Amino acid sequence: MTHALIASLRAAAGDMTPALARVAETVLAQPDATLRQSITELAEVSGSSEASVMRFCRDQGFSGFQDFKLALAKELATDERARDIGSPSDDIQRLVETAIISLRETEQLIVRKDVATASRKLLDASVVECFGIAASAVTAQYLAYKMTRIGKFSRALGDAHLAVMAAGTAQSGTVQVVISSSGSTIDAVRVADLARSKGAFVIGISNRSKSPLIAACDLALIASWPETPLTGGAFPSKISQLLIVDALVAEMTRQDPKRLVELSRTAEVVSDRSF
Amino acid sequence: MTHALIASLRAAAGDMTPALARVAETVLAQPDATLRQSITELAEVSGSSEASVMRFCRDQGFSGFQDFKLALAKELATDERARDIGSPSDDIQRLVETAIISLRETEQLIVRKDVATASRKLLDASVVECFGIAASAVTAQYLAYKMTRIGKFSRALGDAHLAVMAAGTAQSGTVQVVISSSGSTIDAVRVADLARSKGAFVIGISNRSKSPLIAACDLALIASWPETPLTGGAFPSKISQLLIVDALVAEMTRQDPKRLVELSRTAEVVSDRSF
DNA sequence: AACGATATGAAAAAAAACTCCAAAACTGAA
DNA sequence: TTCAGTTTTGGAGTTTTTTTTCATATCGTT
Repeated sequence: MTHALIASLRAAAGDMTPALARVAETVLAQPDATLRQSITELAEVSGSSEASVMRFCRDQGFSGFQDFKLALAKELATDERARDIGSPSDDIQRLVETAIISLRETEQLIVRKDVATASRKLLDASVVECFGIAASAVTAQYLAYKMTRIGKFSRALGDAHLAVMAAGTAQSGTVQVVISSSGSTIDAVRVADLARSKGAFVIGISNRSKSPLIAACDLALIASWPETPLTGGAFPSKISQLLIVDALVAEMTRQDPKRLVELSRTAEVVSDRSF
Repeated sequence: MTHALIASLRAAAGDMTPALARVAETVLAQPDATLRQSITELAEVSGSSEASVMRFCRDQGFSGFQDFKLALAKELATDERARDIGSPSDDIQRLVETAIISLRETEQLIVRKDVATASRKLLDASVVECFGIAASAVTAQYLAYKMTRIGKFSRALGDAHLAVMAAGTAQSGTVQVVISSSGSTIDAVRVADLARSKGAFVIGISNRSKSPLIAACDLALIASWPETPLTGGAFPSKISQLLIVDALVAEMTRQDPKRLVELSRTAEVVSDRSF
């Protein structure tokens, strides 16, 4: 919560403008070196300008470069333990270790207040639609399933056309959850825009904080963007999304404890389908 | 080590010259306030001069005021950290920690040889069917998606009746993957039995090693069964299943590296669906 | 009191941080 | 394609902060 600087930086880096992205990469590559640099030096090393570094700091929510460096110093001071662990001897171990880092980062990225707000909206919704395509369809399905388990009807839409149609009929009581790892999937943004224009409350779940999807949402929940972006990062980013889903569901049962009763009731209903 | 700076400062404060001692006292009284002050402000507040503050920093072994502030920030951060650890962790933190344990356990449970065998079978299969119901449907869908990504066609069946029908038409080249967390779901076992009787190779994924499903399979892959069985355990056991799926897919690309080419090709195909 | 050594702060100099603005790059529409 | 409007960007200037310099004050010793 307090020490989410590096993680949120990585989540934001992807959708920054070129100059800002260069600054972000430079900082991420050598965070400790940044501490010893002046704004002029960092501008030079990253191939941008002082003004861009300044903008970078502001965008991250700091009052200026000084403020940013102070926060970074704090982060690095506590971060020393996270660096040692991990002797990745085989593929699966490596997968597990990156997944763990990603989960921890996501835990820090999750804004508790936003989870509470989102949960409230979901509980109060007359209709809940979950949309995700490709890999994100899995997350959407998981959310819909979990909500059904606590007696809150919702459906997952894995088809872009269906989702667009559904979004088109959204009303003010509708909550539309849109999931996209990159946050740049055209269909996802379209669904978000459309649902919002119809008066629905739109919750975005993504691994990128600065993305078209997030810009189009009423509320955004960000999962960690793992260091290894290609194949190796798919699993960590996926389970980080699922963590957010579970956080939402946990919060919903906390806000409305009688949902736990629903949970055991749904368990009863399916018990005759087991040995 | 933890309080190196503050401690040595307090120790040194006694026999400093008056002006420097005032600076030291001011810093010790409000270390966190110092972080937000400029050298001029600190000089003013401590009733000394900028030059004295400068000398103070140098005497402590720092190159200047900035350097001192950075070190102080780190020190205070570790303090905050220590306080955080003592405080009761919230729901999300607890979720993450149990998930981590579960992932590590699953990594231990995964029999590498079985993963290799299963991957071989999947690669050689003429048809791959993935079946999972309720929460396990998510895992099935994830597996089907990932296999499609590496150019190996497979489909997920989330409907028990459809799955039974599909299993009934299985042949010797068919690989049937059946997922059930408890391993006791009637429909899952039925699908496994039926597919096997038709000559299919049946791979079971479950969180229970001694279960009807596992007994009915040719090969079993076991994910960890977390201690907390109710709500708290659902998330860990789910992502442990996904870990197994990713382990399978990683092994498949290892055995058949040209699959990686397929991966980037599928990425290209969908790239025009992004901004 | 005179001397030398140390301590101190005012002010100048240097550096760093921050702001502003016009040029460049990019966007989408005609 | 051109063109208008927007966004992005870095240069140049301004302000603030840090650092150095140096003259003066202070103190202990003889």
